[in-house]
Amino acid sequence: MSSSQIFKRNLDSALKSKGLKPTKQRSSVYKVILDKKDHPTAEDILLRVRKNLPTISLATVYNCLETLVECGLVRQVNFDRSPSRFCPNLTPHAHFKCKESGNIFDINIDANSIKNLEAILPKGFVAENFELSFSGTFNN
Amino acid sequence: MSSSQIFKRNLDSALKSKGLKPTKQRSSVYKVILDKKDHPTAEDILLRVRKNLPTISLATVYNCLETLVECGLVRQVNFDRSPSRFCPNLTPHAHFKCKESGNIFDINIDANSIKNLEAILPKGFVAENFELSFSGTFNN
DNA sequence: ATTTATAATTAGAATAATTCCAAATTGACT
DNA sequence: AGTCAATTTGGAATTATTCTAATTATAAAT
Repeated sequence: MSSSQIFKRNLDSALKSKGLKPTKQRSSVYKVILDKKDHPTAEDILLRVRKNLPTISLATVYNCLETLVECGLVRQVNFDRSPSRFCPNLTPHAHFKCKESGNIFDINIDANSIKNLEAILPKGFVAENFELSFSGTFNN
Repeated sequence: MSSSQIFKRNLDSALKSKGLKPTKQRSSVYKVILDKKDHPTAEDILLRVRKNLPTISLATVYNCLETLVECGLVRQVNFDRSPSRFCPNLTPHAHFKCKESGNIFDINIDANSIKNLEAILPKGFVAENFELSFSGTFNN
């Protein structure tokens, strides 16, 4: 089975389990996010998807992204108030934004560090999610 | 010397060191942020400042906030893409947003945990800032 | 104290990202 | 094939924020 079939199965079963329908828009949006793991904005995604689906609208891209996030297939990443970016890396990780290049990097967090992180919460706080983002410079 | 004199001195000297002028708008905005440490939005701050300065404009609140952030007197806190919030707590700390109440809490991070945090960055990454935010529920 | 120069404030317009809306289309199930 | 609900669509609306150009305030120099 080709890798494109595998991703489509994952998507379709995730959608089905939430009572949502598979559409070509949803699979195209998902595909471009998987194809180039570079944290694109909705606008970036629109341009890439339009290569295959020239009439897709921006509203649909937003709708599809919302669905994919709800299904847990992609993560939404926010840096300050700049446009949201989307990321297919589902493992817990941090982000680093380079002030010089504007690039965003995934930073792996080992299991122990995740424990440490959650341990800073005082009694009574139950976290469902966390976001850790650095900004600075990356060289080489 | 009263505490309001102390805060005004801090503000004025921070402004002066950047070649900026002390104004009643800047000191009112700073004062309301110090008075109630609850992470208000620009809009919240506008309403509070208008009690003393009824004609201040929203644009000025934004200008003042930008200045205060530049001077390192307040921190800007972003949760996803909701309106920015402002915080007088300058010590490194994380934030926790309760999904039920909407409240935002400061979470202290001890020196050791900060070290651990920064240690997750691979070689070549030099962080100037980090933001760590949790969301979940807080009870009691 | 006035003048001067520069910085800050103001109201309202503009922008940017995102969401909403109502009509048209599509997909799933009989 | 026909029905019903979900999805897509283009455009309008919304929200937070920034910009603009005119007015006002502050600091420094006379």
